[in-house]
Amino acid sequence: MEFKDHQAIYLQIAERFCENILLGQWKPGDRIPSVREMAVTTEVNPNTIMRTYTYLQDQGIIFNKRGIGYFVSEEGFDKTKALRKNDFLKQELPRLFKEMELLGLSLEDLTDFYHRFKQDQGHENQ
Amino acid sequence: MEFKDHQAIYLQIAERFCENILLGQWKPGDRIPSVREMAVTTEVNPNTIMRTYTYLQDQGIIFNKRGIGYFVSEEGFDKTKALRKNDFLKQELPRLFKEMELLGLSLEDLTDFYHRFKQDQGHENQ
Amino acid sequence: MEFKDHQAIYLQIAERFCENILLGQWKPGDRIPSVREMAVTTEVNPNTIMRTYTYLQDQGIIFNKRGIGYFVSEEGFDKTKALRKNDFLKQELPRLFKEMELLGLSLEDLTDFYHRFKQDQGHENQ
Amino acid sequence: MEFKDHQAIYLQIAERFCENILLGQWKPGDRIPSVREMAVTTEVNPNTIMRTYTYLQDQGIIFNKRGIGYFVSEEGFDKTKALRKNDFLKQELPRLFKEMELLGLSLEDLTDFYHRFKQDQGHENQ
DNA sequence: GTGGTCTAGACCACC
DNA sequence: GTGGTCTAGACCACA
Repeated sequence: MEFKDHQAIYLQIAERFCENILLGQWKPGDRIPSVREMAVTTEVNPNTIMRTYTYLQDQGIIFNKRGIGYFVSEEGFDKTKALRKNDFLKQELPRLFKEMELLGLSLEDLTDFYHRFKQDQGHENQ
Repeated sequence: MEFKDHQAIYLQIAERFCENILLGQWKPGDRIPSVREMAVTTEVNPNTIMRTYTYLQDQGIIFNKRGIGYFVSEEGFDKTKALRKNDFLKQELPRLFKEMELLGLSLEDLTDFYHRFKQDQGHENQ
Repeated sequence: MEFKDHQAIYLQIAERFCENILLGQWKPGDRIPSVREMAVTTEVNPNTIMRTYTYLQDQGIIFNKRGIGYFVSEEGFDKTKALRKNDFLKQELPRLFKEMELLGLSLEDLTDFYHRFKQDQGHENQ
Repeated sequence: MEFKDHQAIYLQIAERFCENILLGQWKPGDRIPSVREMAVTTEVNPNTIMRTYTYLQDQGIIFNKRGIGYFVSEEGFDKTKALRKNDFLKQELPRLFKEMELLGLSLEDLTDFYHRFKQDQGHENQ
């Protein structure tokens, strides 16, 4: 697996994990891969995976059954969605709008980009 | 000056510097504050400022006249804009649109948020 | 380790490092000594070594695996050779030939010097 | 006038000055431009020119008549030539030959480059 | 006055 | 253990 330089690896893994939950690939109650499995598939040190899981557990997204493994919690989906939505609205959007101003981009430009993005996505799926 | 925790101070200073260029507060050819001056006004160690300036010089945004100081390069404005615009279009926007999809947000939602943002800005300036 | 006065230490270390790559002592993929190790063996402050490594990384000669260390990049050898060869052909040689003209030296003189140099090298290795 | 970054400006001026002597443009006994004149033509701070002249005077290449100006000394040509020849043989050539070895270049390559250089010079003068 | 380099020592996040 | 950042303070060459 490939990672960006500017963010901690364990957080990048957590982020992808959350995306999988939002996409419905892991549902509440599902058992998720063990630390060791995950470490192998991501080619990352088990300690780093452990940190990801601890982090997700602290957020109430997964929980641990001792000796058995980690599972997506009942509220896992909702919590993930709430957290990311909040971050999106309070952090990302304002930053983005400010950046648009600096670059002199308008709402029209933004909607343009959106349509193009959607178009490109369509082409990829063909 | 105040700084966030999770990003290196020297980079935060560089970023604000670029924003000042984009806002036209420093124009190509202008001499920028000396390392020591900048260190005083930002309440940061001169070494850290030095690092910012070296970083900006590597990017071709500023250049040095020996014994005199640092100056905004002729292409400083264009380079800054190009760099940030490229990052915006190739990195930030795709991330944004993907995140919207994950959260189930539509283009209408986005324009809504934009108008609200603009409104809030207006209130601040009153 | 001993250093000249008129060139920055971190650059002198970088240069020797490149020579070691050209001599095949460090190959692409090899892990190089950690910052602290290198600092001890060269009797130089770790910050200075850090600067060397950052410099080499900017040139694409080495790269970093986080938490593990620095490695010679795949193109490390080729890049080093290309950089130095280019500098040699475009900078050093023309300067040399111009200097020869100024001093009134001919190609025969140059080949003479070369053979003497080779001879001296031979003596040293006996 | 343009200057390289890695060498002090006053030394670069001194070097060009010496080249002018070797090329016979300034002969022993000639009066050379005043500090102020030189400062204007080179677009450099007078202090820097002063430093160049002091440096050349220390080497016995030029001398000062108080209130009149600077002159090329009688031994100016010979001293310049001797100094540069010595530097060439003891410093530059060995460095160059070592670099050739690192890059895997032979004497044949060197003579090749020499002939090409001469050819290029011919074309320029046409 | 300007930048540039280096040291010493500290603290931190991450693997 | 790894790198990375920051501070404090010093020294230097250069313009």
